[in-house]
Amino acid sequence: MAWRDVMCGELRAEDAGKRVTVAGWTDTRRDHGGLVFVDLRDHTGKVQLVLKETGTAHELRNEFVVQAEGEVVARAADAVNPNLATGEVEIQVDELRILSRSTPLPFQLDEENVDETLRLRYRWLDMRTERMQANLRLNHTAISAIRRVMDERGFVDVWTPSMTRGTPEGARDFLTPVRLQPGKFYALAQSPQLFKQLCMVGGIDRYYQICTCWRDEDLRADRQFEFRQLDLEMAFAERDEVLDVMEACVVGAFEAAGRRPPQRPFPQLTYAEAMLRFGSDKPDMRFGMEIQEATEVTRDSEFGVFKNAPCVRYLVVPKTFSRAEQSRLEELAKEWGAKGLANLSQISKFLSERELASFGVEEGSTALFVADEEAVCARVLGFLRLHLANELDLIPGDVDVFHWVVDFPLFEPSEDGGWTFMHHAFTAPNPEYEATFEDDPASALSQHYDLIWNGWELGSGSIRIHDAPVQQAVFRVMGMSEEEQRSKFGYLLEALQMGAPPHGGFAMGIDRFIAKLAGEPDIRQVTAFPKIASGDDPLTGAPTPYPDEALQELGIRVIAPQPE
RNA sequence: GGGGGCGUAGUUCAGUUGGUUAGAACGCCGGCCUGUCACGCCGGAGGUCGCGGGUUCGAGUCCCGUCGCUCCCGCCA
Repeated sequence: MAWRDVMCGELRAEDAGKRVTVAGWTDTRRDHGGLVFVDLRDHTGKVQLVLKETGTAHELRNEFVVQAEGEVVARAADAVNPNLATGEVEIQVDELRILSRSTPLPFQLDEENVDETLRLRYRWLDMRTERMQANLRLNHTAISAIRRVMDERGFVDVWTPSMTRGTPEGARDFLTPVRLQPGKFYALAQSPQLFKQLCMVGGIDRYYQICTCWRDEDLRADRQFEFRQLDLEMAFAERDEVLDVMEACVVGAFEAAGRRPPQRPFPQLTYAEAMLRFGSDKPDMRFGMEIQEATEVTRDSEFGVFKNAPCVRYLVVPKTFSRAEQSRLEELAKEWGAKGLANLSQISKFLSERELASFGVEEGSTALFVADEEAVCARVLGFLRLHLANELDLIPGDVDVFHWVVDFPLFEPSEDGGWTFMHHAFTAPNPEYEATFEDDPASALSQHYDLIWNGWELGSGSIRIHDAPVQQAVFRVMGMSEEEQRSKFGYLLEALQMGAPPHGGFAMGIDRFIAKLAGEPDIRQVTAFPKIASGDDPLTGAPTPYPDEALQELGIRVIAPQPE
C-alpha cells in the first residue's frame, strides 16, 4: 500500500466524499479533548485533520510524521477557513499512524528572526519552512529554465574536471593533496575557463555547464567557498551573440519564476562611462544622482585643493547636511581613500562666479566634492552615491534594471609597477588595439563584458584570444617569460596553434542570480547547506583536523600557527 | 589584516539612572475541554545575562580584555 495517495495541499471542495490517505508533518494541533484538529503539512500545503476517538491523536507533537486515512468532508459554511487553500474541506480521520516522532525543536518553524547559525545547524528543520521550500524550488525552476534555453540553442553540456592545475594568479586555490605523488597538489577549479576554450578548439562549438567552482577567499553575503556558475562558450560568435544567449537565459528564468522579465536587449554602457557617471563598474542604475565632472571648470580655481588636483568631481545630493552629518560623510570618504570631502556651501567663498554657475546646485541640495586622482574621485563618489541613496531611500525597490558594461580596459597596473590583466589573461583586445596593446597597455580596451542587475555583478564574459602570438603578447605585457608561458600555459598555446576557432563566452554566478530572483539578501538563503562567514559548516562541524597517519601518507606535515 | 553592529530561558525579545527573588510571548511538561484553525482555560519546569577580569556597598546595566555570529573594506583573474 502506498504511503499516501494525495498531497495535503491539493484537496478541494470537489474532493468531498473521497477516501484518502495523506502523510506529512504535524504543523499545528488543537486538542479539544474528545476532538482533535491537526494541520498536516507537506510541501504542497496544509490540510486539517479531524480526529475523534483516535487515542494516538493526543500523543501528537510538533513535527511528528504521521499517516492518516479517512474521508474528505466538506466543511460547514461557517467552518470554512479562507486562509487555507484546502480550507473548504477537512479529513475525518479514522486511522492515524505515527510514522516518526520528534523531540522538541531547537527553534520554532514559524519564527522569522531565528539566528542563522542555529538555522544552519538544524538546516533540515529550516528547510521545512515556506521560505526555504520556495527558495530551493525556485532554484530548481530557474536552472531548469536555463537548461531549456541552452538546449534549444544547441549547447552541449560537457563535464570538465574539478581537480586541476593550480593558478597562483587570481584567487587562492583550494588544494587537494595527491596520495600517489606526495608533496604535489591538485587545485579545485576556480572556473573551467581553459577547459571550455579547449572544447572550442575541439569543435564542440557550443559548450555549457552548470558547474561548481571553488575559491579560497573570505566569505560574504554573496560569496561562498564553493558556488555554481552557468558557464558557456561559443565558437564563431560575436560579442552580441553571446549577450543574446545570456539575455535569453535571464528572461527564461524570470518567466519560469512567474516574474515580469526585463526588456531586451539590455542596454549597454561602456566601462569608461560607468566609472565617470557612477564611479563603479557595476553601477546601480535604478536611480540617478550621477557623479558630475568639474575638472575643466576648476582647473584655474582660486581654491588650492581644486587648482592642484588632477581630477575634481562632485555629487549633488537632494538634502542639506548638519555639521555632524557632514563630518561623518567626510570620515567615510577618507576611509574610502579620499583626502577630504568638500561641501560647496563651505568652500563657495573661494570659488569664482563661473565655477559656482557651472555647478547649478538648487536650494535644499548639497554638492559634495572630491579632488584627487581620477580613480579616487570615481571610487569615493561611487561609494558615496550608493551610501547616500540607501540612507535617503532613493532606490526604488520594485524595478529590475539589467544592463551590460562593455569595453573594459585590457590591463591594469600591477602592484609591482608592471601590468596585469583586468579580468583574466585570455580576454581578447578590441580589434583596434590588437596592433598597439603591447606598446601601449594603458589605453588598450578589451572585448570583456559584465552583466549587471540592480548594481549586482551577475557575471562576466569576453571574446577570447584565439591566436597564439596575440596570447603570447598578452603574457609578455604581464611580464611572463617564454619559459613561464610554456610551463604554465603551454597546453593552451599548443591548442591555439592547432586550429582554434574565434570564440567567446560567459560565466554567471547562478547562486547570486537566484538569491536576487528570490528577493533574498544573501546566497545562503538559496543554498541548501551553506557555510558561515568563519568558513565553518555548523551542521557537520567541518572542517576537522586529520589524523597524523593519514597526513603522512599524503606527505603533509601540519605546522601549528605561531602565537602572535 | 581593518572598521561597524549584535550576544539575556529552547526560540524571539524586554530589562529605566547601577538597586529586592532577571521578565513577557511562543515552545516544553502536567491537567481540563466535541468545531478549533495563532483554539481556550488552570498549573508547572526552565537562566553561568557569551566568557574572563576590573570599578562599586551592589553590575544584565559602567570599564578593559576575549570569544562567537554578522555586515562592510582589503581580498575575490
